[in-house]
Amino acid sequence: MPLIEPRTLKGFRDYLPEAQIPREWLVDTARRVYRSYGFLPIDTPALEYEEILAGKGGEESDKQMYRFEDHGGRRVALRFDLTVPLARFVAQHQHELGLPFKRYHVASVWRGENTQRGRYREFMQCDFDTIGTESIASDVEMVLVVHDLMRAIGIEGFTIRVNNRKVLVGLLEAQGIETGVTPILRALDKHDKIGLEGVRRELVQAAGLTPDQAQAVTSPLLVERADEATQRAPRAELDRLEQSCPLSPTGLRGLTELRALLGGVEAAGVDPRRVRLDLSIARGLDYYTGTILETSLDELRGIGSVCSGGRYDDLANLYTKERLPGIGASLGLDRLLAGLDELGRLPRTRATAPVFVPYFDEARLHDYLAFCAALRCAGLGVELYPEPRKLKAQLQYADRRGFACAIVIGSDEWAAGTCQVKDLKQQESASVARVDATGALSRELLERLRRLSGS
RNA sequence: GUGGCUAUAGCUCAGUCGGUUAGAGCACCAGGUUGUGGUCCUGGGGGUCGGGGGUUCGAGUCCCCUUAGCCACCCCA
Repeated sequence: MPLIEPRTLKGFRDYLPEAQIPREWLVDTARRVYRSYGFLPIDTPALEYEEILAGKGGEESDKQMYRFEDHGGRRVALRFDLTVPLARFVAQHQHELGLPFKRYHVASVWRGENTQRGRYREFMQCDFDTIGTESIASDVEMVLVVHDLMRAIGIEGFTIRVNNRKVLVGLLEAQGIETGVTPILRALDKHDKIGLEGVRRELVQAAGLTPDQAQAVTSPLLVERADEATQRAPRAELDRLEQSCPLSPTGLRGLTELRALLGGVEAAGVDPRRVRLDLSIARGLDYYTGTILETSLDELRGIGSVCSGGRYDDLANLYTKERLPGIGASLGLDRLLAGLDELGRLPRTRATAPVFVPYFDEARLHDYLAFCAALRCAGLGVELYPEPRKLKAQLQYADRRGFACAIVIGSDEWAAGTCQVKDLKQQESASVARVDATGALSRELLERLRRLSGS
């Protein structure tokens, strides 16, 4: 019989323990931070009616969306982000949820685009959003969550860049530009990559602006970057922007919102140097209307944004007549993992339990099982080797898996009521009492194990 | 979706001008006397040389197609 070649689809990946352990750690961390702000967990189906998803994230999303016909002849599609399904979800369950509604959602999404380092066709997003309020407090909170999240992951060198779509729109309106906004925003978004001249060139060539318009639209990029050392930096930039760039009333409203946002973030105690105003970030998704945010790792600017989001006035207007404003951001889990890996910041361990117990004395299986169960009752993670192989091989296994310690109990130890606790990292070994006078695990043993396993 | 580079053992790679039964290191398994782990020694399993077609007496090696990976563009997390 011919064997079937084991393989995975382009852009889809298996996760071996070495990769999945840090992945789960990252997800756990994100969840903990989201919950600390009161966000509630939800889940939605991977597959939706095509009409729910199509046309919601702009043309590009449509092209990348996995779409097909199911067995019942229905047009269906795999979700390409978590925000559009959220809009449907809120429109459908609004009255059960109550507003404002804060949710987080950790799940896979699918995009049929070309693969690259840190970019796949199936990847995980960790979103949080607040629906049903336009208060600037929610905008501030979004920045705070991202800030706390990055620190919880153990990253200190990161920059959250904020902007406001209204400012961009206001700039364009002041130049009499009302349509064809998207290509203009895209060009601005490339400022980091292609520089000021590159942006102007693209504005003229790709977006069809006159050179004068291109000059005016990019003028905010010329506003002198505030000195990083002065704490009031971004707000001074806003003042200069207001004085030097022509803005429509919408643009002025955007400036007011940005001031309120930065003021709130500062009041919450965030180091102002971590939050920078950047008038060039635009975000590709069409639905953003106010605050927008991107987060980059200072040591790895090249991988782009690892966490981004913004405010949308009314994402759910396609599904309900109620007006449902929202704001939220998304952590790009796989991209961030690729970045952390490159920085060597991922834990290397392959073990999930710290304590290893060799199955040494073949006749004592029940005693090993009872001993391990008692350790687990005491709150310790324990793996018992499943076969009574040579001790050498079992210890080698424990060593390679990265266990913190091993507890060797052979016939001598069983008879004496002791055990040998081995510190696998330091290559040290000590014989300690296994049980006390009452037959319970000895305090000495538990204390030693807790110290070795770092819990 | 467009363009460039690549594909040999589980992993990283050698393999000369096209020439005999395709190699190394690491990893894995088994030993180096009965109960002790990152070193060392010995042995073992594992490859239709990504897949298909072509040129040739002969293809891992040359040509075409295809699939996958990497890089850039596009876009984005």
